[in-house]
Amino acid sequence: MDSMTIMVRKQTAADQALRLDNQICFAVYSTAHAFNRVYKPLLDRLGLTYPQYLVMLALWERDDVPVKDLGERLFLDSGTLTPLLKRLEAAELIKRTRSTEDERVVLIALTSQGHALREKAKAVPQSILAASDCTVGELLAMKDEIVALRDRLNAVLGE
Amino acid sequence: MDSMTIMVRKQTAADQALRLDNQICFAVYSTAHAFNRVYKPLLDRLGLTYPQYLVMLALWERDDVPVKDLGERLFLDSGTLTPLLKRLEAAELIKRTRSTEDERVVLIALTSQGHALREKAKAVPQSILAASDCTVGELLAMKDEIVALRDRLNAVLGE
DNA sequence: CGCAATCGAATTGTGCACAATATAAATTAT
DNA sequence: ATAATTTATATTGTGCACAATTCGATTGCG
Repeated sequence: MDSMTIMVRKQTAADQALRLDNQICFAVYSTAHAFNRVYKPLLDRLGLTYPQYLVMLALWERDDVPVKDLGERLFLDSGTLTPLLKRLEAAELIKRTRSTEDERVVLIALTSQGHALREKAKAVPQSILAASDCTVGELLAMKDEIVALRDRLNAVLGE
Repeated sequence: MDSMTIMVRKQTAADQALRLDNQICFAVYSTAHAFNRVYKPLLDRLGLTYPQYLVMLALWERDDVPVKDLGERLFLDSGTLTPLLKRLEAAELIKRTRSTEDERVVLIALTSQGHALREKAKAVPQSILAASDCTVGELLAMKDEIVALRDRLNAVLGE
C-alpha cells in the first residue's frame, strides 16, 4: 500500500507540472490570437495584416535594410518574409532592390506611400491601449517580464 | 513657435504610444513563436504539432466532447479544428463520430492510442520549465497577468 | 589561384488561423 | 405543419510560419 500511495503521488505531481507548463504557454498562445483579432479591424483600414504591420513598424524605425536584418528584429526567417515583402511591394509600400555591393542581399526601402502610411497608423495604438484596459505602467511591466521569458527561451534554442 | 512646439510634442507622444503598444503585442507574439520553437523537438517525438498537443491536452482532461466545446476551450473555430482533427484521426489518436441525438454535432473521443500517448507526454513539461529558467511561482504569476489581459481583449471583441 | 565552405534569399511542402460561405439538422414562429 | 431562423460543422481562399532544399554570390583556406 505504501508503494501504491507513492505511485499515485508521483502521477499527480507529473499531471500538475504538465498542466502548469501548458497553462503558461497556452496563455501566451491564446493572448497572441486575441491581440490579432483586436488589431484586425484597425489594420484592415490600413490594408495590412498584423505581421505586415510589424514589418512596417520596423521599417518606420529604420529602413534600407537587408531582409536578414528584418528577420533578426522580428524573429522571422526568409521563408516567411519573402512572400510577405512581395505583397508589401505589390501594395507599393516598399521597394525591394539587390545590393550592388553584395548581390546576395535584398535591401528593403519604404516608398513615399509607405512613409505616408505612418500617419494613418498613429490612430491604431490608442484603440489597442483602450481594449487592453490596462495602464501604461502595467503594460510596460508585463512587457518586460514577457520579453525576459522570450529571451530565455531563445537563449536555450541557441544552445 | 509655441504652436510648433506643441505640434512636435504631440508627434513625439503619438510615436511613443505607438511604440509602446507595439512592444507589448509584439512581445506576446514573439514569445508565442519562441515557445513553439522550444516545444517542437519535444513534440516531434510524440508526432504532434503544438496546436495538436493543445487539443490532446484538452481531450486528456475531458473527451467525448463536441468540436464546438474544444473550440471554446482553445479559442479556435471549425475552420482550424476540422482539418487538425482529421489529421489526429488519421494518426489514430482520436475518433470522430456524429452524435445520434443531434446529427449536427461531431463528438471527439480518444482512442486507446490517444490515451496511451498521455504517458509519453509527461516528459514534455519538465523540459519546458527548464528552458523558461523561471520558478513555478514566477510563471504562475505571469500566467495570471497574461490571462487577465487576454480575457479583457476577448471581452472587447464580444462587444 | 582555385575550390570548398559559407552566406543571403528564394522555393517547396506542411500545417495552422480565420473570414466568408455552404450545408444540413434542429428550433422557433406563424 | 411549413417557413424562417439558428446552430454545428465543413469548405474555400488568403496569409502567415517554419523545415528543408536550392541557387547564386562571397569568403577563406591551402
